[in-house]
Amino acid sequence: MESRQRFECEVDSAVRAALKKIGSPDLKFIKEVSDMADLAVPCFSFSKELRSDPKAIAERLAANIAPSGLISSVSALNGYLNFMMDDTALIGETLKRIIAEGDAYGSMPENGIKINVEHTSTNPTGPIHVGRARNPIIGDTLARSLKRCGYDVQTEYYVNDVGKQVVILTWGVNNVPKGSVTEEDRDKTDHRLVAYYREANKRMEEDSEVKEHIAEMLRRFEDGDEEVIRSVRKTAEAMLEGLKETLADINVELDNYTWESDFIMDGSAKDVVDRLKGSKYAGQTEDGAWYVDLKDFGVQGKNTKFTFTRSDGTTLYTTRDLAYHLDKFKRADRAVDVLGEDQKLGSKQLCSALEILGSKKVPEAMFYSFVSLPEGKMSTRKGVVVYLDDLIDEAVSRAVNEIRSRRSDLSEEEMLNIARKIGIGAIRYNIVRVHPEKQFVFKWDEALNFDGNSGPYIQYVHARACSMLSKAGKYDCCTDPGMFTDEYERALIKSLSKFGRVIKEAGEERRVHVLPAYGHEVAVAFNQFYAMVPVLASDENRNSRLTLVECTRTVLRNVLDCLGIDCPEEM
RNA sequence: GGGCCUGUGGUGUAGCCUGGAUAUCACCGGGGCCUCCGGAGCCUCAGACCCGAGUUCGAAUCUCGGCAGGCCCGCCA
Repeated sequence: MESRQRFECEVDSAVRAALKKIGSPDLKFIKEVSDMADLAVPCFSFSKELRSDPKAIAERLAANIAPSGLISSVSALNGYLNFMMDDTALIGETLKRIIAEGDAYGSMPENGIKINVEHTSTNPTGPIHVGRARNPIIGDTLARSLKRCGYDVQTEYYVNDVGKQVVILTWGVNNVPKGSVTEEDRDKTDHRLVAYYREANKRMEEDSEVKEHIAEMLRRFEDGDEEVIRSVRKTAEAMLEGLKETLADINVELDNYTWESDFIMDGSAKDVVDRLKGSKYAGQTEDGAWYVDLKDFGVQGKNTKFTFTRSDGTTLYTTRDLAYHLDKFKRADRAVDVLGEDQKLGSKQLCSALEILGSKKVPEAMFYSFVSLPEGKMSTRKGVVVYLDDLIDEAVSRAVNEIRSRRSDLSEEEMLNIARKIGIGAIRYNIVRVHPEKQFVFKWDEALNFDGNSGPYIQYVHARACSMLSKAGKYDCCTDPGMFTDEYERALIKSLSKFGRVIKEAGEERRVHVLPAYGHEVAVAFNQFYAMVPVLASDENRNSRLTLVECTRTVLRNVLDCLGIDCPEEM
């Protein structure tokens, strides 16, 4: 058992013994962590039973507990019984583990559970804009956290290559002459192709012949015309290449790409239709469209009907999504979908329909609110949009300027290489640091913040630690708790000891925003230690302090890795 | 009309699920700190729980009612 847990047990029995001594052995109490003590027991609830003031009770209890074991002190304050922990054991234990486990520190052993994390899945009709950028960043961070929690994680992008939008795009790419649109000034397929998508939309509105042509393509698509389906898929694939480049730039790589059209081609969407038709919740409108009524499943609103075929019998997006999730559960024990908040109802309907289909498993959804601009909602069509690629460029160029102003010794190539890591670090940190369900207004100066609560702040601490260690050269590792007597050393080690709990919260509870906060906490603790405690200049404490620097570097690397942020050794 | 989410210093945010002491962190503003391991740093001061009821010894946290913003209620994807 780790010392923290042992401490809690000791406090538990000490309080019980004290309550017994004052004659009320059956009183229930709670323990809480606070700023004032390592563990505190509020005494207010004892007041009624003991007919006494909580302050007096706390003092009486404190008088009946003597420090022993891991309890280094007991005191009463404001009606609380406060316990301080002797952290000697914690210090030794933490440092030894970090040294022994290295990159794996904070990770749990493999648990054999296969978990599928679906994220991003943006429509392949244009470049990723920052309104959608939360999805890959949250999804990738979650996947990395779950890996450290011991899961066998597969990440997956569901490519929507079915429906009107991609058909319009395909029509544009195949029919709009190359010279007649101005392609965006960026050599990437997504930026090149989006011009044809815009032009196709425009022509469709202005020209009824074009509109009819696109409608015809859509009809053929839905009839299962392989030529059309293949052609659409080809365009979607080309577009996806560009999206993948952007994702790779922010350190996001997905394991699988699953195509929506596959569920039409292989007949599994049809199977879903047949099985739903047989359920007792199924019904048909006058026009012949099929639905299941979900009012018994807690779905609310004026319409509880969940339609799964058109009147002509063809399948809908949601029908294919059902087939897709049934397929997912053949491949994984659990599934997490990272979705925009507009999918909340759809996700609930999906789960209900899966239950009707007899699926024992249902995906766990994680929602995020959209990112908007100060001037309002983003819209590719209106040109009110900031592309993720532009944000990346801006972040990198600002980082280059920062580096140039303080490092004249580096080559242009070295500067650019480091700047990419800093710029991406700033972007990913800034986006993942806020609670996903909170509305997010994109502001350039916040996204490009390199100070204080930022990715580069943590990267800077890491670089500092690297610099110290390389200056130090060889040293003897020392984890003897007796050597760490300074308050800044102890505070830093305490922070390092929390990493395992943070990973668990980020993964198991899907609270990924605790990771940047934790990284920042460790970085602050290090900077304070750094400012107050000499390391290289110290004689008797040199080895122990270098060990602490090394351990901090390891933990920072692990946190940053979990956040998908690179850690350059210099910057 | 109904449902879900959000509201915390000037700004942005944590805490809310699981009620507890002096409400977190950062930016901005005021004042300090490099003969010393990297000043993208450190120290310090100032400043906030949307409104109203209720539950409770105790509410930013739970309940109800308002107000404000976002999202949803398609034979779209």
